[in-house]
Amino acid sequence: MFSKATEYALRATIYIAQKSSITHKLSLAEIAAAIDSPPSFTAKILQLLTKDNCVINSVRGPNGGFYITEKSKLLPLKNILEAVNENDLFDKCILGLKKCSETKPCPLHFQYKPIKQELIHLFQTNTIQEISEKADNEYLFINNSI
Amino acid sequence: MFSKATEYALRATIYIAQKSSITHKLSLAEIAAAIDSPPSFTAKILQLLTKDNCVINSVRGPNGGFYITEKSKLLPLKNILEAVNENDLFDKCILGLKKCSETKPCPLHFQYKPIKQELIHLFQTNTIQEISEKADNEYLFINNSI
DNA sequence: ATAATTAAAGGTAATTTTGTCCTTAATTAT
DNA sequence: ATAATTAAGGACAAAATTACCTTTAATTAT
Ligand code: FES
Ligand code: FES
Repeated sequence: MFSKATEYALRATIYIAQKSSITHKLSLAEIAAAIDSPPSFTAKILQLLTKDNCVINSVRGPNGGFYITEKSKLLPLKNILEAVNENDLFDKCILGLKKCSETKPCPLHFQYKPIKQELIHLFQTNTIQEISEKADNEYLFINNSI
Repeated sequence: MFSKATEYALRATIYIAQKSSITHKLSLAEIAAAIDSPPSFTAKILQLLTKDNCVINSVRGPNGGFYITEKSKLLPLKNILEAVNENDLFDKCILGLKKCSETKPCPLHFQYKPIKQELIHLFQTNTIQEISEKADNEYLFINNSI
């Protein structure tokens, strides 16, 4: 479904939303450990999420790290996909045609369309905050711990 | 969603089901041209589909090529995914956890589950024949022609 | 039998994705 | 000021995917 980069981006953002605040920033090492991702690769992805502070924020130096603002927590998950450039999933044809279109549909288009709509809905309506709180309250998992 | 290999496999099989018969086999060149795919790569994928004649059949030599039996046309699209080893999509966690599980669900599991079920249903209930006839009758597209 | 045709099979190459490492810049604590 | 800490940024490396090419095997037509 998603690339590794996107999976790490989603898990990392959920973790940051669970654990960070402006006064308690999280280090790359902590985040990567918490979500079972390769630290160096995760660093690249966090950079994308930090770009223009569009999803998360960061500060360098001692006691620095990554955090998310209350305002950013209200963003839908879709913004995470946009930040890692995987937003186009929802425009793609399931059979790989260059354009998914109503006027030149593939043989699965009209059956796939409602499913795609539900996927879009899932990522557009759920905010980072909602999902991270749910994960917190219901003990849901964002790593492969035993 | 799918890999290129899977996209080509689906489009190729639909085309073969539309145009071939035991008396009229299709060459690799014709198939690749018809579905806008790289011929050499497509050859590898057709080999997978031909393995054990599980989805399509082939014969070498003059007037040889690829075709599909009436019996194989009754197989669901899911068999194509299995042939190219992309069947595991439907077991995967949307956040990339090693296992998608009810007992250790990720924060999106219960919202993603019904969508995944619809995807599975789509590929399990539609047969190759149904989709290829639909494509034929309704002039649906399996290439990027203008 | 021979030549022509076509897929099978294997190796190789290009590209993309994933992952690592090292240096630099920013910030903080001393 | 200096040293320590942490992310940013760039170069590099490994792995997977995608794509190509050449040889071989099978089949058919002559
Ligand atoms: S054209 Fe294939 S999914 Fe829309
Ligand atoms: S555990 Fe993530 S989708 Fe099921």
